[in-house]
This record gives sequence, C-alpha cells and structure tokens, in this order.
Amino acid sequence: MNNLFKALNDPIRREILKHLREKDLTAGEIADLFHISKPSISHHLEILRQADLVGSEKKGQFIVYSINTTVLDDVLEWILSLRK
Amino acid sequence: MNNLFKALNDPIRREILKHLREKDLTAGEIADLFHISKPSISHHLEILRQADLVGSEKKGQFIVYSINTTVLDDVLEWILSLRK
DNA sequence: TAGATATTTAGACAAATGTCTAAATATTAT
DNA sequence: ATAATATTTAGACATTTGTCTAAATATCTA
Repeated sequence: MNNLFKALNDPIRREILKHLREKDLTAGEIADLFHISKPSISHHLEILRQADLVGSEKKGQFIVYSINTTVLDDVLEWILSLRK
Repeated sequence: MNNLFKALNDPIRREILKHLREKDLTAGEIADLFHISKPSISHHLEILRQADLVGSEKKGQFIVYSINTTVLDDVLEWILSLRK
C-alpha cells in the first residue's frame, strides 16, 4: 500500500499511467511524451513497476510497458472503506 | 489532485483518517494515538487540511478535527478512469 | 565485427519531507 | 493576575525524492 500511494504521488507518473491506459508503449515512446531525460523516465517507470502498476516485456531492443489495473482495486477499496 | 495524493502518501496521515472516520478527535487525542511528537502530528494535520481531507473547528482551548470524505470522490473518479 | 539505437545503472546535487526541541499563542482555572 | 493546558509556529537536521550527465549493457544492422 505504501509503494502504491508513493507511485501515484507524482504528476508525471500519473500521466504515464493515463497514456498506458490507451495503449502499451516502449520506454522511448514514453520518454518522448515528457520534457525530462530518459534516465528520469526510466526511474519513474521503475517506481511504477515496484508498485506493480506497470509491467514490462522485452521486445528485441525495446522494452514495452503496459498498465496493470488490478492493483488499483486495493486503492479503490481503501478509499471506499474511508467513505462509508 | 497533487495535494490530495501527497496527503495520502504517508502511513501516519492515512491512519489519522481511519481514526477520524470513527469519530471526531482533538489534536491532542490524535497525537496520543501515535509515538511521534505533537508538533509532528500538527504538521501532518496541516497537510491533510491543505488537501481538504480534514476540517477543524476550535472548541475552547481544543481544536476538533473531522474527516471530509467528499474530496475522496475525486481520487475515486481518477482511479476509475484509469481502470476502464 | 563495428557502429547505431534503446534502455538502464551509477553517481552527483538541489529541493522536498518528516522529525525533533524550544518558543509562541490562546484558552481555562485558581 | 498566574499558572496550567492545548496547540501551533519556528528553526534545525537527516532522509528521501526527482532531476541531470556520463557510462554501461543489450540488441539490431551494415
């Protein structure tokens, strides 16, 4: 739960998730969407991966990232448990 | 949205919200639930307040804090928009 | 085998964060 | 008025975070 909230606590990482919702993207494609260096994006992707919010698969020299929405159920449940 | 995720990104603040869900509490009562100093708790409460996750009302020399769950709808919606 | 491309790792650095103690402010009670 | 209680503000400090450049690793292509 800690890793999850931590991963969501950054506008760039949240933006990355929004993009991955539309379609899978390579690390490079993701980097091109932002005005920060590739290593910085790589770091953000690692944090998303640690939270299990994204998965990655090597495709030749590329690495394709995809979103994993099942983890979001935990956040959802946590929030709902507060509201009621 | 930034303040919201920031506020939720701390186990103590999340714990405070859980307690406030049960009943309103004074700053002192909240502090007694944790093993950190009162100024630290005061700081956490300020961050929750900035996110509008809690409200406070002065009752004599006490300050009573209460949870505000309506803001959570925004988080909820954000997460749901990712899943679908 | 070289050279080009894609991505990550390593290391540095400034800014943000969470904690503390000491002091300030406000209210209540003697 | 004075003292006690409740809380916040101020300032210091160590840790974490987000960014960068340079270098390392892996894959593809000529």
